[in-house]
Amino acid sequence: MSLVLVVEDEPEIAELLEDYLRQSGYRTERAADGKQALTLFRAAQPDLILLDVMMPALDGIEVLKRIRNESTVPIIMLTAKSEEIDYILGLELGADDYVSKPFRPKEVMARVKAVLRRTHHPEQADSAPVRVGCIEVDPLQATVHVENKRLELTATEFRLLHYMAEHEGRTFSREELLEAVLPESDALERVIDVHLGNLRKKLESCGVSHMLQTVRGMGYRLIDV
Amino acid sequence: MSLVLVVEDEPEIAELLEDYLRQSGYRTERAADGKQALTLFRAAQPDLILLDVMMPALDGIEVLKRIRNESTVPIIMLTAKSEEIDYILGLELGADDYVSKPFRPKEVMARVKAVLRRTHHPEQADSAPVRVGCIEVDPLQATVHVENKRLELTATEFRLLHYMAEHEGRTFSREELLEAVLPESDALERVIDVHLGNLRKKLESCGVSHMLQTVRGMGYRLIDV
DNA sequence: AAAAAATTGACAAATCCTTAACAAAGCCTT
DNA sequence: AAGGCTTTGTTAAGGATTTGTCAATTTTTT
Repeated sequence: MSLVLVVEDEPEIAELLEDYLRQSGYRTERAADGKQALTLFRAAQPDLILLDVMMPALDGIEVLKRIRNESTVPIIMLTAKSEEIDYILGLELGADDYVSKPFRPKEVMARVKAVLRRTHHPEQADSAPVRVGCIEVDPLQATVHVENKRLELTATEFRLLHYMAEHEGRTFSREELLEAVLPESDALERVIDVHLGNLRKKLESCGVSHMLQTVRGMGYRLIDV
Repeated sequence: MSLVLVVEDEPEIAELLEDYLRQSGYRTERAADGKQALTLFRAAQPDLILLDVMMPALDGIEVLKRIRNESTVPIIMLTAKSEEIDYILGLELGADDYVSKPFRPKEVMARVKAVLRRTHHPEQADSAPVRVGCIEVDPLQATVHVENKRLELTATEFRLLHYMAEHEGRTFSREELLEAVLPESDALERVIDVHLGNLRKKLESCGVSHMLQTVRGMGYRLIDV
C-alpha cells in the first residue's frame, strides 16, 4: 500500500491524520517541520505528501518549492484559512490539492484517495468523457448520452453517474457517494437512494437501468452487465 | 524558439517567470533594473519583453519609452496594482499587454503566447470568425450576425458569446465565464446571469435564444439545438 | 455633462433537494 | 416455511437553492 508523509508541526493534528490514514490502509511517516520533511522525503520516497503551510524552521511553501525541484510526487497542502488557498494558488507551485483547516479527516482521506487515483491513472484527466457500456458521460459538456439519445439529469444525478462511471464496477457505500457528490453536506445517507432511484428512472427510459445495481448491505455500483 | 527578456528586480518573481517560460519552450534573459534592460535589449534582440513597472535605476515606464524609440518589439507590462494599468494606458506608450500583480504564471504565459502569435501571424490571431448554428461571431470586426441580421452587443456580451462560441457545447460555470471574460475583476458571479440575460434578449430578437442554455446547478452553454 | 454600460441587490419563479412515511423485497431465525 | 427484522424502493410535500428579471446605483465612455 502507499506511503503517505504527513508534514505537520502540531502533534495532535498529525496524529489524527496518521490514525485515519492507517485506518484507510496507508503506511505513514511524520515530519514536524520543513527540514525534517525534506530529509524524510528523500529517505522514504513517499507516494504522497500532506503538507501544512504554517510551520517552523521552513514553511510549507518553501518545502513545496524544493520538493518540486526534484520530484513530481503528489502533494496536498493544508492551510489555516481558505483565503490562503487563493494566495497559494496564485503562486502556481504545483500542489495537487488544497484543504483548509479546520478539516474533517474523512474529507482529507477522500482527497488523498482521489489524488493517488489520479496520479496512478493519469489517463483519466477527469475532463475526459467516460463511457460504461452504452452510457457516455461528458463532464466538460455536462451531458449524458445513451446510444445517441440524450438524458436530462439534475446536477446531483449527473455527478453521481459521473463518479460511478469513473470507477466502473466498484461498489460504493452511500457514505462514499454522499461525500463524493455532495461534500460538506450533512444530508442523510438515504438521499442517495432517492437520487439513484430518480436516476434509474431516467436510465430506464433508455432501457439500461439494470446497469445501476444495488449491492444489498453495501451500496451501489455501476457496471456494464 | 522565441527569446523572452524578463525585466524584474525581485529575483523570486523573475525566477518564477523564467521557469515557466522555459517550461513553455522559450529561451529567457533576465535584467534586474532598467539600465540592464536597455543594454540586454540591444544586445540580445529578444522577441518579447516582460517589463516590470516598479524598478530601481530606471523605471519601467521610462524603459518602455526608450525601447519604443528604437523598436516595436512586443512588450508586456507587469504592474503592482490594477489601477496603475489605467495610468499607464493613459500615457499611450504602446505596450502590447498588461498584467497586474499578483499574477498567476499561467495567465502570463497565455498572454505571452497570445502576443507572440499576434505579432508572428497577424493574419490569424484569435481573429478567425466562429460560427455556431446560425450565429456568426467575428472577433476582428467585433460583430455578430444571425442570418445576415446584425446584433448590437456590448463589449461584455460580445466576449461572452465569443468565448462560448469558441467552445460550442461545453458547459461553463459562472466562475469560468467571469474569469474568461472579465479577468482581474472581482464582480459577483451573478453578473454573468445579468449579461447572459441581456444577451438572450438580443438573441431572442432573432429567434435563437434557445441556443444559450442554462444548465442548472452547473452554469451555461451555447449549443446548436 | 450626458449617455451607455456594468454591477449590485431584491424579489419572484422555477426547480431541485431532502425528509419522512410507507411499501416492497431480502435475510435470518426458529 | 413462516414470521419478524432489516434493507431498499418509491412517493409526495415542504424547504432550500438556483435562476430570471428588474430597477437603482456606480462606473466608464463619449
